[in-house]
Amino acid sequence: MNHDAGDKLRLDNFLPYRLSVLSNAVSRKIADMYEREFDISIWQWRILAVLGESEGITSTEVAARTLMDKPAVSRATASLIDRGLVTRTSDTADRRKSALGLSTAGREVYNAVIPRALAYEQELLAALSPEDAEALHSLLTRLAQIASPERDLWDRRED
Amino acid sequence: MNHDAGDKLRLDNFLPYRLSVLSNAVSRKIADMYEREFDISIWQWRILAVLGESEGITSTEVAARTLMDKPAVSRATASLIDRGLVTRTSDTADRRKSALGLSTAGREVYNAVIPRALAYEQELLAALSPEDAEALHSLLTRLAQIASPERDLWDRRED
DNA sequence: TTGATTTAGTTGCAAATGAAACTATTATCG
DNA sequence: CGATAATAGTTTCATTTGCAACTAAATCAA
Repeated sequence: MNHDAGDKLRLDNFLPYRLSVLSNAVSRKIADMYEREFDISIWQWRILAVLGESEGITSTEVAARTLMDKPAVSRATASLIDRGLVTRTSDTADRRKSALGLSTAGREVYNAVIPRALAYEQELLAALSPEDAEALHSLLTRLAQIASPERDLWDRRED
Repeated sequence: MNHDAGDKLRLDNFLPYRLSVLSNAVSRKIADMYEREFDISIWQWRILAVLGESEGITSTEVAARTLMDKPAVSRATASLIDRGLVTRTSDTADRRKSALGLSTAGREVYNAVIPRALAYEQELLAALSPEDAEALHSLLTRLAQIASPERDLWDRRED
């Protein structure tokens, strides 16, 4: 039981608060690392991450997969293109669209970030047994389904 | 195992990403509820929550307990005082400090918000067995200790 | 006691965010 | 076809945020 009686609430035990605080602490730390070591923001990193998995997707696809909104993708992509990490190839069939991809430099950054990102994740998970890590995974998935049932936040079926 | 090989990373399975997405979804939903039903922000709510538990604490204490920074507390408190939900009594011994507390109206809002907040938390936890909820609690605590060891985010010892 | 340091809290400001408006292009339907 | 609606993506703008600088008061140390 997280709370005592029916009508008491201790902020420290309140799930939305705990999630917010933990997520902020983690985000802050990892953002500092990305910034310091690679000079990219979390949003830029998310875009590199999905482009690393799937070359040639559109900005709208990126937004869907990173759960960023369109303006955020537009801005982060623009600066990645400026820095020569991402390429944009406009679609000849539908000229509203364009395919995004990693440049050679972008692929290099991607390859360099991955192990650091995984290492940080491992640092967090090191506190947990493999069974606990698996349990956490499952718990977060179930919570996400409740918090955002319409949107199916992750564990996307095959694309 | 969350990831496949040593050097692959699927954003959907990446813990910092998952925490961020889940926390944002939860925060968004609960912020909408606070706003719609009580016309308060999450930060105002946090302040009411700690003042409801401990009357007469200072702004610095509030900041420590809500993990908000001082300017955020200052601003949110100012608007709560404007609305007559919070009282400020300046300390006669040390005139830099002042004691914050809930006004009668503030206590009423506090009493009204509590059950709604708990109901939303229950909505989330309803997906989980009591053992799972307990496990989640423990997992989040352990992660917080890793993510922010210096700061001891919650489960504060007795005050 | 008085000058330097620390602490409480507020204000200012620059950057980040998010919603809505906008442009350009394609699709739909009479 | 030609007008209307829908879609991709960008830009604008108001709000929020977080940090640094600031004011006021108290403490410390000579």
